[in-house]
Amino acid sequence: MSDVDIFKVLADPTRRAVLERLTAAEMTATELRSGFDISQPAMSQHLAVLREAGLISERRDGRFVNYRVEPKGLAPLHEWLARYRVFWPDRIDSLKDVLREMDQ
Amino acid sequence: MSDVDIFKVLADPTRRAVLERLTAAEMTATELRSGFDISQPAMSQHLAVLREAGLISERRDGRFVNYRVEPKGLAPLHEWLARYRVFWPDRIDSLKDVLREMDQ
DNA sequence: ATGTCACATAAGTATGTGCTTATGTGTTGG
DNA sequence: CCAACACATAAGCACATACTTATGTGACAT
Repeated sequence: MSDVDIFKVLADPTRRAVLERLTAAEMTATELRSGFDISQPAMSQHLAVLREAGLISERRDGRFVNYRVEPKGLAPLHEWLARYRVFWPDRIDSLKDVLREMDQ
Repeated sequence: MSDVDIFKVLADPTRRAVLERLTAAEMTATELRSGFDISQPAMSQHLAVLREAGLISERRDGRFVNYRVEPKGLAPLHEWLARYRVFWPDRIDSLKDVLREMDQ
């Protein structure tokens, strides 16, 4: 809810990879850590940044915390991009394809 | 053309502001500098980063260099976002509005 | 030709960012 | 209870990044 810079949040490749993994399934921090070669505190810090940006949300389950993607957090990025899509005739068709897909 | 990280390029607010000003009109580095409270080399460095990311292009005119937005450079960002738009039913309508606008 | 202009590049510096180790907090199982 | 566990927070460090001043390069005007 604060004025975090979503571009800076997404500028980190690890955080983008975390988001991508979370699209597949809800996960705990420990589960996320596997395959990342990163310490537990580092992951915890990344998750905090993503949460403060509204990109993920957490659901406590005992001593576990399950994280999931919060796609609405990407709205600012979407709105920013929309301003430039006006100058972007080449890609309208592929955009339409996306919408057609979603309509089904 | 190299593998620059477009998120890191756009993570800088000054560079995003430069892009925004360039959507209004083609401009020289000096023209861009007005209103930015930034040194000439700083602006030059930002423009170099934007150019290397394919987000702007330049057209030499004597000792002036006119810069313009290269919206195609935003394609990687668009493609990245598209992956998450699937999880994003709320905003389809506004997206359709954008397309309807562009069709006219 | 030469000084000025528009811009690029070099080099140094300050601050930001992401990592680490160490420790804190709350939860669970034996 | 208390030891192990899952995660958060603190503090310090290494490196990246954005800035500065200084200087270089090429074009124009006189």
